[in-house]
Amino acid sequence: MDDFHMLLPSSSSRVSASPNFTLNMVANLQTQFHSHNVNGMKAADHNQIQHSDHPKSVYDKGNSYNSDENDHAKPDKKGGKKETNKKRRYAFQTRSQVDILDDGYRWRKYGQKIVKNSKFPRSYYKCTHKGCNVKKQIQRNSRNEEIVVTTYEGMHTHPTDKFTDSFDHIFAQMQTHTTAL
DNA sequence: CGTGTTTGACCCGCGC
DNA sequence: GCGCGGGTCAAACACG
Repeated sequence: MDDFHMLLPSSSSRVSASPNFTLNMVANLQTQFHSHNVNGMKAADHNQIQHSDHPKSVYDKGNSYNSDENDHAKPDKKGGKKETNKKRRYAFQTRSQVDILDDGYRWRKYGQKIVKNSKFPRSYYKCTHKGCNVKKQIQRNSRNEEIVVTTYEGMHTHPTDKFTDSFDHIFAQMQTHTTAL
């Protein structure tokens, strides 16, 4: 799997206190991870951190999720309008009371499904910005109702219409936290 | 009236 | 091939 999971430090994941800040962090994390080159992290526990085996980063290409990097592009047949290519996804586990977290972007919900090993439904969101095909899934962990798993797919090609936080000190805190896990 | 949500149907990959 | 599970579509609906 190309996902990695991360348990945010509880001090910064009190999204009830500052929801904008926490998810802005998530929004910036992809580029931050690329620039910091934290490919050496090993998944000590599958509940905590997982990351791709492919060290090369394809998520800095900027545009909508390309998939021809190391996945052969499926020839699009006329029946399927959506490409079913494998894309990089980034899952974050946050401790929150609410599912809907404002990360500064505008999301339109386009689906909700009951997944098999969870008693909570999974919600599917798309970024409403024109030409931005970023999606995210929000699912609450059934074993821990406090844990909300947010899975991002793709990268935003546009800035947030809201304020941009300074992210580095939180990221540094998060790095130490995750490498310690 | 524009924008976002709800929700059942549809699609598709995968395992049997 | 078929059924299941998961992802998406889209029409209806809600709300400012």
